[in-house]
Amino acid sequence: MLTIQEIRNNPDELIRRLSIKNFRAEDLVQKAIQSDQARRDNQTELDQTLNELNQLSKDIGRLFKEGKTDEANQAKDRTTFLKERSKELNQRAGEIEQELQNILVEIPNLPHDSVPPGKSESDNLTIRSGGTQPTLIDNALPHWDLAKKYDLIDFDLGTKLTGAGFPVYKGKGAKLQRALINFFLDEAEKAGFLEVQPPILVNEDSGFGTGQLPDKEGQMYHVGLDKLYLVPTAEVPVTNMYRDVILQAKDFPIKNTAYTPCFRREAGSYGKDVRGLNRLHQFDKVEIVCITHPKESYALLDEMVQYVESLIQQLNLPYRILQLCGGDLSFTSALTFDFEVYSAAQERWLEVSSVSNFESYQANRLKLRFKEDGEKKTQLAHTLNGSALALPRIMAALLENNQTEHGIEVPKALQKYLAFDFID
RNA sequence: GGAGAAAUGGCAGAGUGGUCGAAUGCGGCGGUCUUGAAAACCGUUGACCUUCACGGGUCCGGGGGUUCGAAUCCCUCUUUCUCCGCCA
Repeated sequence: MLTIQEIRNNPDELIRRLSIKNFRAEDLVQKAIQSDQARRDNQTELDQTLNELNQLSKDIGRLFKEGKTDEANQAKDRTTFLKERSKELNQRAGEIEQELQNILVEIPNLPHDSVPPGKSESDNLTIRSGGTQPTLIDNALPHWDLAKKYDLIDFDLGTKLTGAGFPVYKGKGAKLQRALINFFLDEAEKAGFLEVQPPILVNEDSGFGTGQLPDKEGQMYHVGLDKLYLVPTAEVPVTNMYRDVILQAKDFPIKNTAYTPCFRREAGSYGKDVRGLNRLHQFDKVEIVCITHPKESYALLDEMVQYVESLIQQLNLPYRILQLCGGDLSFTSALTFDFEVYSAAQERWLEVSSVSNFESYQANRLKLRFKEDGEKKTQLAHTLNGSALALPRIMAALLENNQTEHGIEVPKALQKYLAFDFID
């Protein structure tokens, strides 16, 4: 969330920038400022009351010691009143703070200056593209048919075990998954990311820290008995490692990578969007998560974009990189680049990665701060993350684009992870 | 799952009702000394809210209570450790 200082400092500019996201912030901003003023007035009075109370308590102790019982008892009467008052003020403080918090979490992050206006994904800017779209054989098959033909993925079996969107990978299909995970992790390590293996169930605090809670609760699987959530992305546990942490500027940049299965309820999805591997409830993903100095975060975003691009290039897939327009930008992001690969048999682009700079928006919720070397004051860090990469759609494109009359060719980059270079 | 013990600053560890935001040691930072370093010595060293500032307030695992006053007493939750049970 935004800090109240950001809102207070220049509300008109803030409202203007949020309009790029097609968000009308006037009312919320006004409410936030009012609420903040009330909070501070209340706090001032509370502090004064407590100050008098503390002073009085010390005096009482001293008076009793000196044997001045009457004076002490007199002072006690005053404390009764002050205690009552401080209790009221304290309760009010809690209420106002909650109220302010509720307002702040409803205000999205400010878009970066470069973000183009726009309503939907059709207004996204194509930054660049690469790779070549393959010329497919006659009677080329979509990946779900290929998966069946070569017995790589059994969607029906997954439905039997769990439900739709939980496929069973078999034989070379399973091995291909494993190869992709290893490939992505090894590449990340080469690029300077530290590999971590986080839990894939998280508590409420973590869900709140990265913003899945409270608003997107319905998108996560919930283990009610233990109040835990299955992670929708490794971003959640990995970013939350730094919740309530104060870093040193010299530690930057922090670059982590993690492989986890991801679980998403995907309520409301339907049709061709969910066919085959296009949208699953459980899928594998390698995520990259970075934390850095506000001055460095956009350079790091570029580095992350280049890194993700290099992965797709090595897999030899046709791709394009989009800069999201204001209307398509997520609630928490300041700037996002989406990566899409071309799935040749489906003849459609599939999103395989989304790389974002959240600036200090997440960090404020997380209380993720840092200190400049030698400085006392803490500041909010910048957080960034991206998929590198999500497996299912990569798999879909690989299967479709590399199909031949006799089977499916395995891209060179993956061959060292596999005992085969051809699927037939 | 059963029984017991514990949770204090970056770490270790005192503190059992007022003088405690908290002894002491280590670590960190600054200085003296030194050609330089080490040692020694001196000083300094948590976070948050509020204020232009002075200052004020909050925080001793979380929450609640007793009291004029709580790190200290009570309740509760969480976590950790030890023993037993179970177990990849």
